Amino acid sequence: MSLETQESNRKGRRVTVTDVASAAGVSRSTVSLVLRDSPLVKRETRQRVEAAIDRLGYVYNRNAANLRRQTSDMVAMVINDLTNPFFAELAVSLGEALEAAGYVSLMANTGEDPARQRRVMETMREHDAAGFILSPATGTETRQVSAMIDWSVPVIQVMRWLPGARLGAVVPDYALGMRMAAERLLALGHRRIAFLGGIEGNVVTTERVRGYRAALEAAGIAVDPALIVPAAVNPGGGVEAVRTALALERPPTAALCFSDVVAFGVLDASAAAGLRVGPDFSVIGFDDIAGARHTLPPLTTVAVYPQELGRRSAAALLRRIADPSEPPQQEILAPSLIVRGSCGPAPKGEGRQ
Amino acid sequence: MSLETQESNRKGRRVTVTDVASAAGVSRSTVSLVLRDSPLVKRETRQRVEAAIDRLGYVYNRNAANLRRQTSDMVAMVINDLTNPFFAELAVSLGEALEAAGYVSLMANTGEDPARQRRVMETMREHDAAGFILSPATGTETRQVSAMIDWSVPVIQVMRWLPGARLGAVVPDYALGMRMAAERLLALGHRRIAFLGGIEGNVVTTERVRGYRAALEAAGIAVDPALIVPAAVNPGGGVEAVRTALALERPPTAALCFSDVVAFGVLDASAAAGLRVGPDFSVIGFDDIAGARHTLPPLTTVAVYPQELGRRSAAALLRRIADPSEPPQQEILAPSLIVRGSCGPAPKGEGRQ
DNA sequence: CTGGACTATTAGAACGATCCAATAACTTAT
DNA sequence: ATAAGTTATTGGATCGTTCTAATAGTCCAG
Repeated sequence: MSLETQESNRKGRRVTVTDVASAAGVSRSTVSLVLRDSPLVKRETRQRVEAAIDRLGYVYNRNAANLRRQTSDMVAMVINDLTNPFFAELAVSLGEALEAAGYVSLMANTGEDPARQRRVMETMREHDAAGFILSPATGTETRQVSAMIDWSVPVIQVMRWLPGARLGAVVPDYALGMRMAAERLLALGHRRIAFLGGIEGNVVTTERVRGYRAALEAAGIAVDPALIVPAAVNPGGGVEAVRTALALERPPTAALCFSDVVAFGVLDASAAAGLRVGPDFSVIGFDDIAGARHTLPPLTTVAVYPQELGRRSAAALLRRIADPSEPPQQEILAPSLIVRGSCGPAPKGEGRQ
Repeated sequence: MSLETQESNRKGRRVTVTDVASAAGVSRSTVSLVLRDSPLVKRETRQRVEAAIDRLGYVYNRNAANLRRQTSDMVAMVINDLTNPFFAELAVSLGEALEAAGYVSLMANTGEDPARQRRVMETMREHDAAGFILSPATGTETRQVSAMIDWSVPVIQVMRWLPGARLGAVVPDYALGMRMAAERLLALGHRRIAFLGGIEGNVVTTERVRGYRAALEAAGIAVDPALIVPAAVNPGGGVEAVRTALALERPPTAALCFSDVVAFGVLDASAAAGLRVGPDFSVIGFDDIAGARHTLPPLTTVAVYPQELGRRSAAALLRRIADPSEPPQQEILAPSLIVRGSCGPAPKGEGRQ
């Protein structure tokens, strides 16, 4: 009989509630009630229906159900760069939280391409996504995403945000994190501290630089613009930036890096330049990705807890789906400084100016 | 009028083809033809309909269309561990290829949990996924996934495979990769070579060990079981495994690691044990993840090209969706050895036994 | 001016579920 | 015995689209 069923599956169309109903000798409505285990159905009837479901190999069709019920159990995740381990971890924790709430995730990596981002968001909207979690691609115009407010689809931004968009956001306090890192270096006696990497104009870069500036200014140190060296957010950018900084007339004794991956390049290039990282040159990263503890020396960095960011942004989205009238909120999470071995006291003779 | 539209969106229900039709003074059918730009529609009519679409802010409903057409434009990606940068890269390339073919990706991370894997696959099937790309969680029973053949849903396994499942697969040639790595060490004069990390019983581990054994045997060296040290596939496992190996009466002079992340731990622990990796102790990883070139020394490893695996498996799935009768194939991709700085000649006095 | 070959449009029945109001089958109360 | 109240079940309309077959309308040939 199993074979027969299989046979009929193959040649015929898919098994539907109607098939189950006639096999169990009840109406479609009753089968539907059983599927959503309503207490209205008599125990005996339920068993008969369940037997038919097994026998026929019936598969529930959520798309049809969602269409009729005017609901959606899909959430869209649109991430700028999943190959960055930090975002990967974020995505995983997001997926977990959404899954626990009964949602299934439509996911897309935009690779920092705003045009592609636009396309995938359009498609996902056509798939009737109940809401979006968005880590916007660099270069996204606020206008493009703001349009989604008019679509009346909830959107929560995570990690990054579009200035002026009236959308919820869950982000780390980048300025505070950088400030903590800078203060650590200041406490070690460093006075010439570089800021390496990051794209100029990008909100996240602006925020991080702001924290750096704030710490220096609070310590009564003038910010030397030459020590702020923007560069691509990858090891190559780090290499380039640290070379530029070390070639200055008065080179830095320490560097804050835009992120850990930038720091990787900085570590490599510093060592290649003959500097021992720690004793000769101090380096701090940002993100605390898994690799950060395995560099030589292990990288001091700022942790921003992607799992927590994922949970919080999932929760925020679910709240907005439940009550779309609730005004958009911004949650700002405090980071923490993870001290490892890549920092040391400022070398003598250069400590004080 | 834009405001008015928005207003009506908010209070009323969603805008449908019917609304567009009456706004444009045509029938639903005509609107439908316009949406799929059929050449049957007169140019003037098309323009009128398109104007109405813009004016009303109509959004196409793919779920409804798929229901009616008995098709699906969603593909399910079920991955064991997205936080592993290797799999993240794979997922990204898969997503790209599927997107290019007009599919949207349902994605789930199973975190190596077969029960969770089962749940998400069930849900995705209820969403009418056209096919699955599966990197099975460790511990998955072949039986569970084989059931999907009866569902007649195409499944392509990637990176890992379930022995005995009659399903397509796209995987690297692990045995060959390990063999190449081992041969490199043999050429450098090493005779006591350890194999560190990997879960015993796991197909992938078995394959990698097989390559290791094959190389040693071809060189006429007996395999010492004590030198094969299974351990968790993370840096901690590497630390543990190399400690065990170095504590042997006759310790190894070189190690093949199950993967790069295992190798990270091995590098740390070797350095901590006072060994200079390269001159004193040779280490080779597997995967060539991004971090591998930034270790100290840079890690010699086996590259298996996740982007290529992603493209190939996406293509394989699309082929099977197009023609489900085609018998399942297995594609096995050759890896290559990436030589960096973590290997050196066998130390004198220990080279020959 | 009837028939055939077009072109452009359309009504109505699907797709697979759920919702609503109605009904049937039983109790229980009066 | 009838009304009222439960409990369990059901037919039919509906969600937003597409498909099929039919219908107008136009043009030309015979």
